[in-house]
Amino acid sequence: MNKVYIDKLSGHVNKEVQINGWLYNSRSSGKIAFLMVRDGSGIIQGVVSKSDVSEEVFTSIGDLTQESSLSIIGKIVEDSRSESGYEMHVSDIIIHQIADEYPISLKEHGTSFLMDNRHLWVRSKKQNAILRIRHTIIKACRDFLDNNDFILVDTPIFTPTSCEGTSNLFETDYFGRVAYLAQSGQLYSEATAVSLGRVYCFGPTFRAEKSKTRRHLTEFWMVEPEVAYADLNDNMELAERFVAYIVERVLEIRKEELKIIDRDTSKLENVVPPFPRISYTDAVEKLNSSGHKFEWGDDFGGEDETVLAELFDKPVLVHRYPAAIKAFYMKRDENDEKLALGVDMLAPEGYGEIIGGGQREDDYDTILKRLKEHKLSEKDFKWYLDLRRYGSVPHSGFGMGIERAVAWICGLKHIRETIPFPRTTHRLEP
RNA sequence: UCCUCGGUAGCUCAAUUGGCAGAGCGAGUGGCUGUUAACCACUAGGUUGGGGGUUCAAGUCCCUCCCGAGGAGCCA
Repeated sequence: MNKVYIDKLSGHVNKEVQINGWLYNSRSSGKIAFLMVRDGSGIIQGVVSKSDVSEEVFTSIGDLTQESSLSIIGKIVEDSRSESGYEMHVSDIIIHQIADEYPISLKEHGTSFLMDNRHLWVRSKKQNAILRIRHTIIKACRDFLDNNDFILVDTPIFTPTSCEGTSNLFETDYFGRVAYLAQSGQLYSEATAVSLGRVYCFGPTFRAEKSKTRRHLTEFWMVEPEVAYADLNDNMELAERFVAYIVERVLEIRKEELKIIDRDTSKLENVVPPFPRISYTDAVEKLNSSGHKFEWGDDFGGEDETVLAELFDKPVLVHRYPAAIKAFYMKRDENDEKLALGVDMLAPEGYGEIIGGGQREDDYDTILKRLKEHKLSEKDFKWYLDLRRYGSVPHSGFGMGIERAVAWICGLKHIRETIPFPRTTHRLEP
């Protein structure tokens, strides 16, 4: 028997095939039964008429529970009465396992309950669609960078020191020494960028901050390109081409999935370069003149970011932040030493910062001074300082949080639905 | 860590001033040949998050602990 996936059914109309899947829902009316079967690629309605199957098979339908694993065999036909336009006239059913009473019904559930059952929740239509879009976003990140001659260089997860010396990191015992789970691969990418010119790392990142908001996870994935001989402007140009490409790919490949999750795509279609660019100082002015009080020198909070982003209809690049609120490795603006050549990209619709990056300090004496100002150990950063001793060049890069990008592109209220098994302050299971 | 809100059947929720613990869905049984979260009838299902207190009487009021959600700070 020809085994097919549901998303490939159009090539099998009027043919006898086998579909392997799970029972999504069923309805029966005495002498006819409708089995909604999902196989991961889609959902098909199997129509079982009592007169078309053996009595044994028809009786067995009564035993089927939601999420029971089964194969249905029969002829694929076009029928407008089926939601997908296709249905199967079932001639035989193979039952693999009768599922226990399934906790997730097709009715409403609370998030807490769904999160406790995340291992099952991923089977549902919307979660399935989100995971497909996430896949496409990740693939688009890789495709864009690969097609632009970036080399993927993985960076370590165990690190001896914190990258920026600011965030709380997860500590772990490393054969009697303390090691930290990486909060960024950037410092290492700065080393490999000098080897390979254009590089990126793509991996999990860990932050031990007890953040309790819809934008935070303790474990998340980040893609971080780093380019030698690139200044802040090159960096901003790269960031906007990168994000525009990702959105374009999702709109192209995941139309169906965006429909399933009710995403208004008109706002995504707008995401085409060039993106607006605005300095931190101008942004502060705009906030104040729009009636939102903000003091120069403070970092933007979630609310400030939302107000700012709402002034534009596409992602906005905010650059040249006060150096005092940025990491030690940021290069200062030669026109104003108070400013750092950093850039953040704020997504529209209140999704906040999806990209953070900038030009790195490349002068040995200056970065040594910054290390001391931030009370970081020169010894710990010896290898990093070496990069400024042997062939130092202007270089820049940024990091994009995958889950924040997924939340924005999918229009999700909460970041926890963007990753298969979210890790938050209060959740380590499942 | 701080602020706010919440925890009642497997799930989603109701329960008037402190006065008999309820519904829908799911589950079980029966019915129905075109259903679209199918429908109709019946049945089972409860230590109201834990502990303590006030009261003739507590899901409801008080204390305390636990768990969760939203927000702040921090950040992608």
